Amino acid sequence: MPVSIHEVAQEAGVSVSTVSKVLNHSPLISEATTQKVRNIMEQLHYRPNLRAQNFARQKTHNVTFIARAEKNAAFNNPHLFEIMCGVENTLSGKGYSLTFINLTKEQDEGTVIESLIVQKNTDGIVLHVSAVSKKVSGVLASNNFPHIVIGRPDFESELCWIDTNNNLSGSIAVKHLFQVGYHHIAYIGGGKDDLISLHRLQGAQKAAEELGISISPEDVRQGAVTIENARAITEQLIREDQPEAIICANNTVALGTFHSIRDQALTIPDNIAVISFDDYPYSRIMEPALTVVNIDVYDMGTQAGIMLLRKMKQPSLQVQSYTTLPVLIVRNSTIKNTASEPMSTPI
Amino acid sequence: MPVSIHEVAQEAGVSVSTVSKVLNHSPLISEATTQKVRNIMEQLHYRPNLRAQNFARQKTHNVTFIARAEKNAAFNNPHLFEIMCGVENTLSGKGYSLTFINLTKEQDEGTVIESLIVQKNTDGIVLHVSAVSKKVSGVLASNNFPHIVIGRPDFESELCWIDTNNNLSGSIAVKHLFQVGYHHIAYIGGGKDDLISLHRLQGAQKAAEELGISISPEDVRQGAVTIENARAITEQLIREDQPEAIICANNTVALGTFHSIRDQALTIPDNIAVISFDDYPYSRIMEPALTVVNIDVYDMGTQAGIMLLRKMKQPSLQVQSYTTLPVLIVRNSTIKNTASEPMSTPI
DNA sequence: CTGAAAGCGCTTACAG
DNA sequence: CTGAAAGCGCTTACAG
Repeated sequence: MPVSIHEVAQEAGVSVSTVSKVLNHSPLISEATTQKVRNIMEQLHYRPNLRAQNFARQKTHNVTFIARAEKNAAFNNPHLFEIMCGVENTLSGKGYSLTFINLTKEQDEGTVIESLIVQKNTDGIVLHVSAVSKKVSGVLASNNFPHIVIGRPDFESELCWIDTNNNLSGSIAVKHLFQVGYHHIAYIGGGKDDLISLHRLQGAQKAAEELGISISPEDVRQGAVTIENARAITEQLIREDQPEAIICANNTVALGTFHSIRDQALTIPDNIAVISFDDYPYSRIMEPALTVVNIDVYDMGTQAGIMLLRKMKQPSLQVQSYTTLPVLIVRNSTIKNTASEPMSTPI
Repeated sequence: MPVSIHEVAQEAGVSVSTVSKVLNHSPLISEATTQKVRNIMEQLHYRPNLRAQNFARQKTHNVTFIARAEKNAAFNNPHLFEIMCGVENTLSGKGYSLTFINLTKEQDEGTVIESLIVQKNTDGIVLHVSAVSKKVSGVLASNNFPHIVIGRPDFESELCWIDTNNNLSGSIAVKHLFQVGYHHIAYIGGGKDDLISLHRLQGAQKAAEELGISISPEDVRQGAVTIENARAITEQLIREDQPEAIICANNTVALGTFHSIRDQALTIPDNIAVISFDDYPYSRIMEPALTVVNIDVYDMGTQAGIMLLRKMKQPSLQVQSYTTLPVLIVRNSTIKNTASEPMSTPI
């Protein structure tokens, strides 16, 4: 039913290869025939079959985005999808389509990725760190296959990855608090194995030392994994040694901290300032609105896409780096009487 | 480099077509040759090239998910991605891959979709209602192309769509309030052109009438589009005619209503109960936790996938229906002294 | 500047 | 039960 290159050739009185060449803007074809063929194409509403083109050219013009996300991931981990949108944006701009694979519990990431590669189903892979394993790393390496991992894998490898610089975020938080006058700073972190929290803490400590206001060990409290947890930990912290400001490892912690401060009839930021990381829709509707050090994850996705395109051109390239810079969003939880509109300051 | 069907045939001493037949589990091939060929495949680590298979079979085994989502969509409209995960889950279970396209401002949905179809790039389309237009409807119809729209288009058409039943959700909200003893009920809705809010209101009104506690016109206030808006509208409502319970059209409205009730030193639910729609992560951390009528949007995606698979088999099928049922999640904003764990009751 | 031919890696009537 | 041949809709050396 659909018109193919053959009909066009026949109708135009030229060969199939000639039609193909005008399709590909070959400069070898004369202006006259080019025009003739184009007219026929128009007339016949011819549109090249993309799959056939790709097949003949031996590439897919497709990139696969792989993650392992549970049900409700869109609500609990919106970052993942914001990143994906960024990736999609840069890839579709370059003529690539993006396939989304969400691994199920039964699926082994290594097996899935190997199939993808060996069945020639995709030109490149964007891999969320939730879907990385040593086997994956091995498969990717032995096939020398273009890929980029979002997030830093927790083991040494030749994988290419990009991640946000949580260290830097921590230091930005401290610098902001210092600037607005808080010197006695505490840190409430996530679980012991929460690397993100740990890196933020390290950055915060380093910055504090440089500013001469080092964060004392008893002002670092870890293990806050739920709101209630964080509430209890904050309560204890305040009772034992009330700080001027608290850095919360993430929004969950911040919610618990807010509760606890309110429990004790203290006010934010008058008695204690609070700052956290990552901007969620509810960060700005908390009372007071929460100051955060945010990452533009969409931009991170964009960059991942760019890296991957580069790697597909030149597979030898290796990238392991922190890319997207954190941005401070100042709100009322660290500053009194600010306008309620968030004020964004690039660092 | 990668081994193809030819090498296998040669090595096994059979023809390419025979290899193809064992690949496709043809019952015509003798057990002996089948085994022989399988062994060689194993030995050579042969894996069929999926793109070539699909190309020869004249199908793509691919479905495209199209939406028009702005930056920060993952944060502001997580439903979209939760639905997509549902779609991905059912499709990948049936051997289909899912391509994600997020339209940019410059792209016309009609043009993009037409290209997709006419370039034979996909077997079916899942279309978020944000990417629907009359042109799209026309393109889909004239190509008789398998598709399913997520959300009800705002114009009559032959499009296949599924949507949540907001009417039913509204009625569930009222029935719950009635059951737990609230008879004087008010409704605070979104903007005048917010169809979702309108349908919820209609369902609520109908149920109220059936229960003999009809919602009076002065207890219906519309136009709450921001938190501050909703706060002001609630304040006016309470001042003029304090209800026992308020149904909020959505979570934004609910936040404003919470603020306003607190502003006036009233307590939820003791003075006024509040119920809303859709469960967000923060719904349960509000104080008190918010009772909502929720839709399992993941399940909705699952169903969309099933519908589409059916349509790809039988393109004449037409579906326009409400599928996924609302579920009431009772929390403390309508019930005093409940355990803090949400209690889910299927309707 | 143009075309015939081989090729991309499979499938599928058809003949035997 | 097996194989030769044509086909899916293009591209791409190669020859002229």
